[in-house]
Amino acid sequence: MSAPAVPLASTARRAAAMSACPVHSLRGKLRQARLRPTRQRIALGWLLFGRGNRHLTAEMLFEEARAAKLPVSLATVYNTLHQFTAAGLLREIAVEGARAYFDTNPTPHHHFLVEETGALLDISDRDIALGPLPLPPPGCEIAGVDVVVRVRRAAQKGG
Amino acid sequence: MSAPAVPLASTARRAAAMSACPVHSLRGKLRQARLRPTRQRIALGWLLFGRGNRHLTAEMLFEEARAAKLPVSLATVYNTLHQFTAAGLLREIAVEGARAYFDTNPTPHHHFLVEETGALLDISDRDIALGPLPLPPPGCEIAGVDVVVRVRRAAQKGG
DNA sequence: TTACGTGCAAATAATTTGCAGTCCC
DNA sequence: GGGACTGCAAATTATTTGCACGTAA
Repeated sequence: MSAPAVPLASTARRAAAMSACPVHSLRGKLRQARLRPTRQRIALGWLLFGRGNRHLTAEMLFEEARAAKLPVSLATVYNTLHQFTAAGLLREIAVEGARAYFDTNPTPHHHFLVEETGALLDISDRDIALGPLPLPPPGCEIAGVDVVVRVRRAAQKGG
Repeated sequence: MSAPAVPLASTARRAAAMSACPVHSLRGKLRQARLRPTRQRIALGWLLFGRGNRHLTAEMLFEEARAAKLPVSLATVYNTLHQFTAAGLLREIAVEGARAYFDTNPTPHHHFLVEETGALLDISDRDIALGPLPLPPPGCEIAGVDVVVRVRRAAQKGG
């Protein structure tokens, strides 16, 4: 219950305010995903979606939250990441090593993996072209394609 | 060309016998890889390479060894898999989940991942065509490309 | 108010490591 | 014989779970 000063225009005015406020648009995003916009989800969502596309592990996000003095536990970070992923707000990416990365860009695209650092970089969907996909095994349908291009620091010539 | 029946040719004859013996050819393979052909490596190599191309986790291989009454510890299985991988005899594949798969086919090729079972299936290198690879990030060179086509049991129509 | 979320710590799962004894060359 | 290899169990790392309490609707 809110008590706007101008009853008739309040809805429109509030909508305008909301679209300008990242926290409010985040609330809408969570609503759409049928996730209750709790304090922790908003805090983590802010970190995740507030700074462009990112690739984070649970631990990285936990550290950011800690640095930002946001009181969330590591377990909640894991839970929230998986809830967001199930809701389509994030994409989970498995690369070498035991760590799972979460990508704030859930649309289909692929990645560079820098072997030395473990960093992930987006490859725009337009920058890689798959030919026709092979026939899936009998009784199966294709659910998705993940391409990871492993790169390493080039041996600089002339050095 | 090796079928002399004269005593002098005993070395050649033994070589012929060796090439027919999987254990001996395995020893050669290990030699080439600069790995001492110990009992455990030969036992695990036999399981790995004796039955065509396979995709195994450390635990699967450990179970096979146990079933075959081959005395190896799980730690040795892990060590051996990584040594074989470093030597180029195996390829390590990271898919969703925390488990690492090891592929007895180290040549470049890609995989289907059956989501329900976690099984991996080879895609022949010829059955998938990548377009031109994107430009790697500055200062990096491309080390390899992994493609995982996720498939799931198709919803059977008409049923 | 009430069910859904959260925090904590313990549980689980996969993998690695340290070190004493074993085995290949 | 010497150094590489192995086995065991404990350590690490990544992640999940159970349960009492807090909070949004």
